[in-house]
Amino acid sequence: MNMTPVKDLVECWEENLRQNGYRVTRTRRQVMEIIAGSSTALTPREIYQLSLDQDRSLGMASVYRTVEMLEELDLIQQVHQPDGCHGIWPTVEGHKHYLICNACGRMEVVPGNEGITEYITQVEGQTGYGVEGHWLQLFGRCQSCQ
Amino acid sequence: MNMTPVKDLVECWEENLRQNGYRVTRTRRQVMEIIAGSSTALTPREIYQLSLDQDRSLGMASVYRTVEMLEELDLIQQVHQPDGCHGIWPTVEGHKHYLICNACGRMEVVPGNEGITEYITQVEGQTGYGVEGHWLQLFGRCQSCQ
DNA sequence: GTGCTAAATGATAATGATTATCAATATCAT
DNA sequence: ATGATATTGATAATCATTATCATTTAGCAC
Repeated sequence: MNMTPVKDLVECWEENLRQNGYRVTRTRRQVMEIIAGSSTALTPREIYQLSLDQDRSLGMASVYRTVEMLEELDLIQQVHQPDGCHGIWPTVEGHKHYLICNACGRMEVVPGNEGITEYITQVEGQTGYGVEGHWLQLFGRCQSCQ
Repeated sequence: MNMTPVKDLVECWEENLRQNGYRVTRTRRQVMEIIAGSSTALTPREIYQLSLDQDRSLGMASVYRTVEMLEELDLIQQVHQPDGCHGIWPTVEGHKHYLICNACGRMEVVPGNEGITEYITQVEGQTGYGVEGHWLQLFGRCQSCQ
């Protein structure tokens, strides 16, 4: 596993914060690193728990505040799962779908395809709805959990 | 709009309760009628609020308990939405997808299709995951909200 | 229908998650 | 380095959900 992507992502987020008038603080960096470095969608509580292993632990309120800010900047988003709602995950460019391992929670992002687009057009014709967006999430088992 | 489907659904649920050793009480009937009669996915709080308009209002705890029971019997399920998670909706036979109006919250159920199945097979090949299930939810505007 | 017994109810307390408050601290432009 | 101000963390307040328990009710036996 290459660590560079995590560092790049955090630096990109920091730049985004500065451009939007937010200060880049130690607390925010810590939250961003934990989110960017995770292979599963985390809850605020999990982010807090993970911070306990580090030099300085975070305040619960700061975790919520930072998550809220990152969400407003569209740098992260909430992913819904059958059990715990509200897992936090970095936003990806373009429209993507989530693939989640039922056993270990690992999450992958997979691109959409034509079949889905056709299906949506078909639904629009049948129902009279104008479809503006969609969620597709796949649940299963990753290679190491099979 | 024909009212019969709601009545039928509630009777079917009552039968299901009896067969599973649960008593059919006034409280449970009230909760079931509210859920079955709604065109939007409700939260426990909304079910409670709606009961205030009736002869006898429900206890909040009973709403939670009844919802939990209906979920265990697989008669209802939780539908996740971008804002409020955990809307409650009757379970439908077979695998279906949800179509939700962003404006009024009205929900429809639409059948799946081949395109989705093909897409999933393709993802399995690309990622090595074994896909066991999926969620597809479409968001847009119903005819009357356009 | 009457009475019995266990299940179910509703009021309320307890817990857990999220948000608001505020004095102390840290960031960043100067 | 200094100062103005955004941010932090501790804590209190709020809201959602779950547990407790005395009272009530459904369903069964008669």
